[in-house]
Amino acid sequence: MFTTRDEHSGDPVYHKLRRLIIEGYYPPETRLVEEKLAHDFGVSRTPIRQALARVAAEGLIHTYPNRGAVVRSFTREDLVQTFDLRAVLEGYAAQQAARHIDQQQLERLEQLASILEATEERTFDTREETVHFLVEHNQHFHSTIVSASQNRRLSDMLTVVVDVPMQFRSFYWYTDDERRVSNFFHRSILSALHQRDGERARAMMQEHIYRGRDFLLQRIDTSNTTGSAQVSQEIP
Amino acid sequence: MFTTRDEHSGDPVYHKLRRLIIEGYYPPETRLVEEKLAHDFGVSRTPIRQALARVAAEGLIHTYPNRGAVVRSFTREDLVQTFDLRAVLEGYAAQQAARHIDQQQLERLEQLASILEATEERTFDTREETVHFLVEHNQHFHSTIVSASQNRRLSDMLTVVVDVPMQFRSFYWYTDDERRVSNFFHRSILSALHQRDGERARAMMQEHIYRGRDFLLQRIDTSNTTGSAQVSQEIP
DNA sequence: AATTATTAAATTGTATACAATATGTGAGTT
DNA sequence: AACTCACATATTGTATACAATTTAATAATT
Repeated sequence: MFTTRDEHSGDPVYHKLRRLIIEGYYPPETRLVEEKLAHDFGVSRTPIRQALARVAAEGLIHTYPNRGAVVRSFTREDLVQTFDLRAVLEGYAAQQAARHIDQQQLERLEQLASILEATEERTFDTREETVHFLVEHNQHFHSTIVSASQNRRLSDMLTVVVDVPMQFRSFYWYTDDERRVSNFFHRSILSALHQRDGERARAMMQEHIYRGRDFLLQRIDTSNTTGSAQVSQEIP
Repeated sequence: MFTTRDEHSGDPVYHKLRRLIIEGYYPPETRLVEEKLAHDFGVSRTPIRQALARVAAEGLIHTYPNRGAVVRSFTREDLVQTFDLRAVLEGYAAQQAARHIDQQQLERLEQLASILEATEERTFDTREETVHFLVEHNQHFHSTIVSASQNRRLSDMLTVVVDVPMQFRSFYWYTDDERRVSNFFHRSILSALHQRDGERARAMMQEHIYRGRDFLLQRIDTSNTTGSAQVSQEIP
């Protein structure tokens, strides 16, 4: 009895809405009118409201009683706080992973690190394709470590904290330098995990994320003179 | 435009359901049938479903597609993981609070610490009353520090992580010894915050929470011989 | 012309009816 | 007695209708 868990299957409307927000189809500050969404999705308002409640609980949108929902926008400070939180959580995940990770997971990490390194000399047709490829494999690398931490609640929290700034996907990875630094830390983390050195794994993971944060901020600052004003999701 | 935020006001059904689960009125493993809840709450199924979605997102219940929801139960391991996560997050909150806390908040903490200390020699009518009083003021102490960290997302996560094991409120604080240890750490944290020593505040907060965790586990282990089996919410 | 009051439109919140799915029961078969 | 299938029941998922609330548009007043 009760074999299928909720997290994975079910509610295609929720997943679609979530994806569209994260990918920037509904940009920050967009008002999400239920009937319009219902029309767009080809369903009635009922499942839409259900999905909105879940998305709101994740913090992707803000809801105001009797006044509807808007896609959340990020100030520079919001982004800093989110990344710092991610550093703390994922650092802890790496630390715990050092204790629990198994051989198969280590091998997968090796493989992913190699793939990402190989991409340094590889060129894709479009820049977007490159970003997509890198985000994909990078996420896989991180989620492997998180799942190796064997803390379910931690995993749930991280999916939220990691996915939210994905609205800024377009800002990720341009320079080869950034990729090299990123790959360097992947190897450092992997080495620490091999040695079962939790403290080192934590430190390297945190630094890795701080670097990512700073690259992103740097790019935002140079493309947006107002600094602390809200940030849009367009490519500079 | 858009003055009222969602987090505070709105959806009394959600808040009521949440409270009833946390306080143990609906014990773990209870099936939450929508129509029954609708009848109990005196509303239709529509707002009930809405509330269930939010509560599910917080992790208080599990939902199974087409099969409904059950109140989440905790294994011993679940509790350990939740407390460890809380230690990490709240430790970070204390660290950040050392940078941002203002005079007024420090005074409030002083006051709360004093109140809790004074309770060492005070006796209430019922044991339940005592627990309620202590939980209340202790939560206030912690939430003050969390809000002083000035990280909104962190606050949101902590309300989830802190509230969830509240199903075990009945297990909290019996011995005077535990209270003394708890008060000792409150003073240590406060001292670190006064000195703006983030690292020390973090360390003391983490240790404080680990002690709380161990007290709780000890009590569970002595009242439940099966150890890793699921834990009910009754008083031992 | 600016401000307030009134009314209309748009949108969310709730209740109800029905469809889809899962669970339970009992007859029939081996 | 154990198993399978059909049917009845219970419960969730969705659509629709209407009530409540907010937002806007318009008229009235100073």
